[in-house]
Parts: sequence; C-alpha cells; structure tokens
Amino acid sequence: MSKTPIWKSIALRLTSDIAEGRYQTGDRLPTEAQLAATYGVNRHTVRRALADMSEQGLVHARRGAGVFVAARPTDYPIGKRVRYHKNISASGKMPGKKILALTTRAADEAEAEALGLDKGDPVHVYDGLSLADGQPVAVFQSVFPAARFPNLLQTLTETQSVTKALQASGIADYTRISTRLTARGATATQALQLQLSEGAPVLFSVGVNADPDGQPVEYGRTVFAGERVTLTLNED
Amino acid sequence: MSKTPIWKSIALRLTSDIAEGRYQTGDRLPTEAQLAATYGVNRHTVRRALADMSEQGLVHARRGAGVFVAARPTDYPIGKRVRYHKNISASGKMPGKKILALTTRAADEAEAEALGLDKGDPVHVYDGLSLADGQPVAVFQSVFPAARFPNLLQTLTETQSVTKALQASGIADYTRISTRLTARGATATQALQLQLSEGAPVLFSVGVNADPDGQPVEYGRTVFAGERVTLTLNED
DNA sequence: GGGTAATATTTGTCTAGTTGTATAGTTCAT
DNA sequence: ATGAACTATACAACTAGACAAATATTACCC
Repeated sequence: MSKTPIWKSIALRLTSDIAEGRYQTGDRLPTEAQLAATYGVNRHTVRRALADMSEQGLVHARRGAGVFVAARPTDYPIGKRVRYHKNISASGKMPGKKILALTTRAADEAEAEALGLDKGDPVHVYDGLSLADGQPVAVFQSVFPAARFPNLLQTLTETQSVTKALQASGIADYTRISTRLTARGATATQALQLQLSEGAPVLFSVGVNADPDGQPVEYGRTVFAGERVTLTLNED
Repeated sequence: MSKTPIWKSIALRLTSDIAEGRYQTGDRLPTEAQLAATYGVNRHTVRRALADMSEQGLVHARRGAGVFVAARPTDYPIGKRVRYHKNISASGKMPGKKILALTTRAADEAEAEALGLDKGDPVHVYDGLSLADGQPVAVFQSVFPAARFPNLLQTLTETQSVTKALQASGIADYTRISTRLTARGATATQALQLQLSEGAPVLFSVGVNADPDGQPVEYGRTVFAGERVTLTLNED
C-alpha cells in the first residue's frame, strides 16, 4: 500500500510543520530520540529523514546541540548561484556582521611585513563573521597596528564598522593596495563557522588596505564559502 | 564528512599561532570562553584542544589566571608556499601552454550574452592547459566570435598565442572588462587534467576581454589548481 | 601608602543530554 | 540471491549548565 518509505513520510511531515510555521527559523526541533518515540520508529529512521531535509537545506544539525530550522530554505536550484555576487570592494560592507573576538597580540612575520612593523609588535585583531540573509558567507581576521590606533578596539565595539572605527582614528579613507587569492579546502573550524563540510572549497583572500598616503593600516585575511560567494572584479 | 575532530583543528590553529609568533613564550592566550566564542564551539571543546597542547608541553594553564605559552613547537611543519603567483590580468598569458583542442561550434546562452551574439551563433573555442615548470596550473577555455575572426583558429595554431592571433585579426590590444571568481571542487575531468584529486579546491574564473572600442572579443573560463596558484590583484 | 576584605575572573571538575558513526541483525519485495 | 528499509546497540564527539578552586582586581579602611 504505502510505496513511500517511513523516513520519507516523516521528512514530509516535518517539512510541512516547518512550512506551516509550527517550527520557525532558528528553532530547535525535538531531539532525534523524542521524534523516534513520537513516530514509534528507530532513531536511525528519523536520522534518515533529517539527513534528507538537511541535504535540501531545510534544517541544520549541530552535534551535541540539536537540529535547527535553517535560516534560508532557498534550495530551489533556480537562480541559486546568480544571487550571491558580492563585489570584492564591498567585502567590508556585507549586509550582516558578527564580531567573534577583539584581541591584541604580537604580529607574526607576514603581518609585520605587510603593515611595516617589526615581528612581535603589538597588533589589534578583529575576528568576525560575515553574514548574508542570516547565512554565514565568510570568516575574516583584520589586523591593525596597535601603536597607531590605540583606541581602535573600543570604537570597533561601538560602531561595528571598520570604516567608521578608522575614521574615528583619523583615517578618512583607505584603499586596497594588494590582494592575493587562492582556493583551498575548509578546515574543520572554518567548516563549522561557515556551515560547510570539511574540505569544501573556499576562497582564501589576503589583502592590505592603506590610507591615502600609502601607509598600510589593515592586513586582512578572509575565507569565503565558495558555494555561496562569487567575487566580481570591476575596473572602476 | 568531517573527519577531523573540531578540537584537533582548534589545537592546530593555536599551535600555528604560537609557531608563527602571534603568541610568544610567556604570553597569555585568550580565555577559554573567548576562544570558544571565536570558534563558535563549547568551552569544553576548547579545553580538549588546550589539553592536547598542554600534553605536548606547548602551553601551561594556571587555574584562575589563564593559559600561557610555555614553548614553541619543535616539529611544526612550515606552511608550504604556493609556488606560482600570477596577476589576474596575465592569467591568459602564462609561460607554458598546451593546446588541447581548437573547435568551432554554436554559442550557448552565457557565451552569446557575454560576446553580444545570439544563442547558436558560431564561435571558435580554444581549449588549453597552462603549465609552469612542466606542471599543469590551469585549464582554460576561450571563446571567440567566429564571424568576426574567421581565420583565428589557423593563426592560433601557428602562433600559439591568443594575443598574436588577435593582432593578426586586427585587434591591436584588448583589456579585461569583467571577471568573476569563486572556489569550487574539481570535477573528474578537471582533476585529471590538473593532476589533482576529484573535489580538490580550484579557483574558477569567468572573464570577458574587449577591444579598445569596448567590443567583447573573448569570453574565457579558467580553472586554476588551488594548491598551486595564487592570483594577485595589484594596483601597480 | 599599605594591608585587607569583597568581588569578579578564570580554570578545573562533574553530571547530563544530544548528534555522529560504526557494527550487526531482521524483514521484505523484486 | 540481492539490496533496500528498518531495528538494535554501543561508543565517540560535542553541547549545556552548574559549581568549586585558584587567581586577579577593586574598594575600602587605617
């Protein structure tokens, strides 16, 4: 009679629950064990249903935490790739941003050379996450010379904007003087932060921004989720 | 798919932070709570990473005080350098090149739009492989409007150079008018051509070149081996 | 200024719960 | 026979929260 497997009917049921708003985006679903009990099936059967929904981007599971309704249910393939064109010049102006950490530490060799410092000089570090429509698209780390911008971390906390924080420190404008790009596989932590699987292709960018006098003010490293971002380079 | 435990990935990251001097001997690391926040994990996961590093004698924790750098890692593998840095504008002018195929066929939709043609119009297609030191670095496909360059394939065969072939067709110079970049996983054929494993991260580039009048003359797609190439965007 | 108590931080430990993965076995349709 | 669907069990990896113990910071009194 029932040609459809149990797991599929469970997936359909949960999908309609989400569609009808019984579970809202960001909500945690009942645990796999609870779902298994309510539907009277084994936990693995529930897991297969959830795996199916996860592939469609409807839910997102975090080990130890639970299964959550995904932020964007837009998996429908039409126009999926075209929508996420982010200009590299706007990579500092993406819709949403989340501060992960603001610290001060010693500069490594690459940072020192890029910023015109000595290795070991103190630098401010801004670790953050770039979001678009609630989905993480990039993790970045911006490094600034601490000696030149003593109050940067405080203004960064207040303004949440690198541009404004630098303005408050007397930098009216700054421009990109160099960028290097390559493709890599996501590390486990990057994969977690970007909600990808380990080894998924990511775009790795290293760049330096300088003030109008050509003095470097920011050394930035960014990891873009390859499947969600396309960088466009324009000539103007 | 995440084969590496998260705590190990965090331990690796912190170890490299120490190895590269970002945290020096005697420095205090960020608190466990801060590290947990930056990596988006639970404090216990950070603790496991730190426990691993502590066993190796890299760090030393003092209850109530913090975690301090004890020593520098002795056997930390120095990050392998990517060998080829190429400017994006020169990506079509790389040293070694190998012609894989020269064909004429009908334009698909994307090609037609980029070149200002109608879908189905004839185009010349140059499939090639870029080499450096005998190693494949990129596979590319250049598409030219056949109506405008009737003899292009022949001159391409003779000169092996896109620039010279276009010059022979009356294009003294051409410039890049748009480029889009993203990271992807290598397909089976790309992996074979670039001597990578399937799914290895590759840098995918789509660009259009135009003559001085702004008329598009070439629509190019390039797939760079992520582990062998770094693209450089320079203002100088 | 200096010492001391109160408060806040920070690491250490414990318990409990949840998802990820592996192995093995049963049922059933084709 | 074979494979798909499902059950059963066990353990690893990670989260969550709470509290204790050691340390650092601050406030206050003399």
